Amino acid sequence: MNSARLTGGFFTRDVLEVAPDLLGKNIVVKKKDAEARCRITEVEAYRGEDDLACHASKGKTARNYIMYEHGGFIYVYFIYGMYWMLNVVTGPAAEPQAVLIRAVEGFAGPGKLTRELGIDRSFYGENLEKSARIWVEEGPLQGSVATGHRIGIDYAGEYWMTRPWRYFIV
DNA sequence: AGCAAGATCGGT
DNA sequence: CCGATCTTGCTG
Repeated sequence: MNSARLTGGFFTRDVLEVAPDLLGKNIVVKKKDAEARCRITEVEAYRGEDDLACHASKGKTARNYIMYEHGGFIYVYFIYGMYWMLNVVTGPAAEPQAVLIRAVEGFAGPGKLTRELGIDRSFYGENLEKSARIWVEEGPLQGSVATGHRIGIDYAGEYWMTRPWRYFIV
């Protein structure tokens, strides 16, 4: 039925491979009777406990434990008192990595796209390979991939702040 | 129990 | 540039 749905093998690779590969793919969210299907246009990679910008930099907590699972799960968290951030867990188990979805076609901004798609806490831990309400579908990459530094993580220090781990379509 | 900070956004 | 708004994790 959903032959184009991406499966586990896509997500269990290193986050620095998965993040750019997600560009052009479609995030699908089922709402009531309709399906919202949006092309991913901008993402950021967060990679392991060494990465001071990654939520796992201080070890496993009640908030981030899903990042320690193998790739393919959804990690959502609430920030600034009003926005939900949508992330895709990547890599093998016990290596905390995730891709933040920063923009999709039509909705630029990680807080705005979750509001539009209706993503909230209830999506925490959803399995993209099996979930009936959220998954990722194959899609062509139109344009080329550009990189840049990650946004809003100045607290992580010069080195991590300047990793070119934001990827977007131009 | 209290507090400071935050992977944002929209209005000055 | 600044405030909104509240969960989380750390400190005591």
